[in-house]
Amino acid sequence: MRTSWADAVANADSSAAVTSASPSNVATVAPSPSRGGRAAYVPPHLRSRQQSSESSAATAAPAISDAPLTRQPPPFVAPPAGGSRWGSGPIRDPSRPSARGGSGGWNTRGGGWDRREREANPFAKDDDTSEAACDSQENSGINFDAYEDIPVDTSGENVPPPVNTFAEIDLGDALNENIRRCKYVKPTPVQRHAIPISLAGRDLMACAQTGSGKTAAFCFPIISAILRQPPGQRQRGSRTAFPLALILSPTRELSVQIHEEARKFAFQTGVRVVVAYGGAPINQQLRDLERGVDILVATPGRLVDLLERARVSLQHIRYLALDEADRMLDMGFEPQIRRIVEQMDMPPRGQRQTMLFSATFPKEIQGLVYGLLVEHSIDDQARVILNHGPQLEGTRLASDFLYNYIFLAVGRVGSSTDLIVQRVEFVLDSDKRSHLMDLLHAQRDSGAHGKQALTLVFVETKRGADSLEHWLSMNGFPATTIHGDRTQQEREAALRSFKSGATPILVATDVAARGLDIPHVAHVVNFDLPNDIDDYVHRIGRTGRAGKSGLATAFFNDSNASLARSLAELMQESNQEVPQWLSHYAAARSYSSGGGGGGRNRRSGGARFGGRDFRRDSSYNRGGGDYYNGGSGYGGGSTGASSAGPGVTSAWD
DNA sequence: AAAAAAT
Repeated sequence: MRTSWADAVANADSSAAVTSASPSNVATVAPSPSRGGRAAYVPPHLRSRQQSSESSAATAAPAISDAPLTRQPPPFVAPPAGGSRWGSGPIRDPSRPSARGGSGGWNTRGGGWDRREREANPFAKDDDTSEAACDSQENSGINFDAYEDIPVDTSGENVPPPVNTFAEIDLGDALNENIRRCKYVKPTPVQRHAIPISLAGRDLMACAQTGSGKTAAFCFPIISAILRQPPGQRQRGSRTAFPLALILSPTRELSVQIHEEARKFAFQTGVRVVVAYGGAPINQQLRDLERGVDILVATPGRLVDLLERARVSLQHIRYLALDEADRMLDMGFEPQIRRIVEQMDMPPRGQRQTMLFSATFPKEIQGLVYGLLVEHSIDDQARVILNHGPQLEGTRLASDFLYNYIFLAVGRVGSSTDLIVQRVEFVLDSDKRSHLMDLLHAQRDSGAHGKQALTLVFVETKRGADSLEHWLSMNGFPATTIHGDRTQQEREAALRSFKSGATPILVATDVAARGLDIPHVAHVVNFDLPNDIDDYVHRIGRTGRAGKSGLATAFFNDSNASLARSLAELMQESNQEVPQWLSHYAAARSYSSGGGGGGRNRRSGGARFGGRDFRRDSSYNRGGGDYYNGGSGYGGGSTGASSAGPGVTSAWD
């Protein structure tokens, strides 16, 4: 008790006016917000502060009314010449200490004595590694040919047209310079469409294939918009940070990665990006926040902690981005996300701009729930029904968070690219290890210089990851592992070691399935297949990135029978060779899991795909009785929705 | 049944 974080806060705060910080106080349950009156809601941790005349809450309010949030792009306000942070220059902006680099330990010292240090160059890391040339080539060498003829589906009111070049969009000089530094020559398809939509101030639900540049698609417009409409005066001495943008992601490593990218995009713009995630000492993160934050990248748990400590307030949030949005709104995360988005002090939808991004978007999460298609405009009415339906507890509606949004699908949602060669092999559990060994041997023999190409091996359990890693290491294959039972230091060290090639085999649970951009992964092995085809899509998407090719091998046996049908269909759609035995499995399964049959796996069959905006579904107008009508699999997702028909193949199919 | 996410 003595060493609880609450005590630590109390001890650390020299101010006499510190909020009472007993655990019971912070654990206060927020009153349930009424839908209309959210603006008046003051979270418990801010209430006592309002009495102080210099209170953060009190000074914060005018800043918002000075810069009313609008649905239109604000008038352009040029950033102060020469400089940043609205007048003071980048030199004064204390940088993050040069990051936890190769040392492997936490950088807890922080560098408080070095406050005038120049903003650390986020591009420096690229340049001082031997792989710099390689990386540069890679960035400039994005295989845009692979991006030709992609079916693109947009819907919603007044969809802004796509752009063909970055130059067409006025992102501002500083951002353009960073785009040049990143060696991005032209926007990827998702960027071409999403950036103008976002710059127009519209909410967005965007689906695009793995490795197609989603991070930049939501970061560029956020940074650009912040530059155009800088925040009002910052209160000095406040211990509460008021970020303007919040980017949430489902894993810590993904947050770290988004932060690293966002720092590059925001370099010397004066826009400050901070990351906060669990498993790491909170003190450095608190210091970073205290120095000021415009864009906060976070995992949900740590953010809730920071909100409870009143070290972060969401009152000034203008932009909210959920990366891997379907995952964020899935069962495990949804309550936390709802709490952050709906029950703290974030402006409600319509008063902020919200963007959801993912490579997969099950219709359930788009908003099709148990046959009821719910659009936000009729939402309140429908919600009454939903909330009173006994089986409808825990419904997840992405549209809860969106206002008059635009739906964007680049490529067929949830499909994989045929740049990835997918193989499925029937392997009994007892044979998996030796089979993996065979693959690794063959790979090593055929590889250049007898070196092991980077191979990412997915297993089902954390224990299984450890034991396979141990076995591989014992058998002469340098391997490491990443999973949720390892310390955060170990996790990050494992990722570094894998990226550098020191341990060219990484055994991972699903913690590494989504979003991680690891260059040069040649081979993804699904040692244990996931139960959910969407997870499969994300896993194999760790290879074949930026238009490059890759290989994915899956070990299939009886225990994966429930995946057979969706796997076979996915492979067929991606122009992969489907083994006959797999088709048999698929056929044998289809009577029980397909159509309107079992429904045990809510993602089975046609309901999985959000290849199109559910608002356009014809059943939307039929009152929602026949919701399994798309159950014939992929057909439901392609009924004239794409600019290319269902039979048309492309690199993005 | 498992994984992830706060301490």
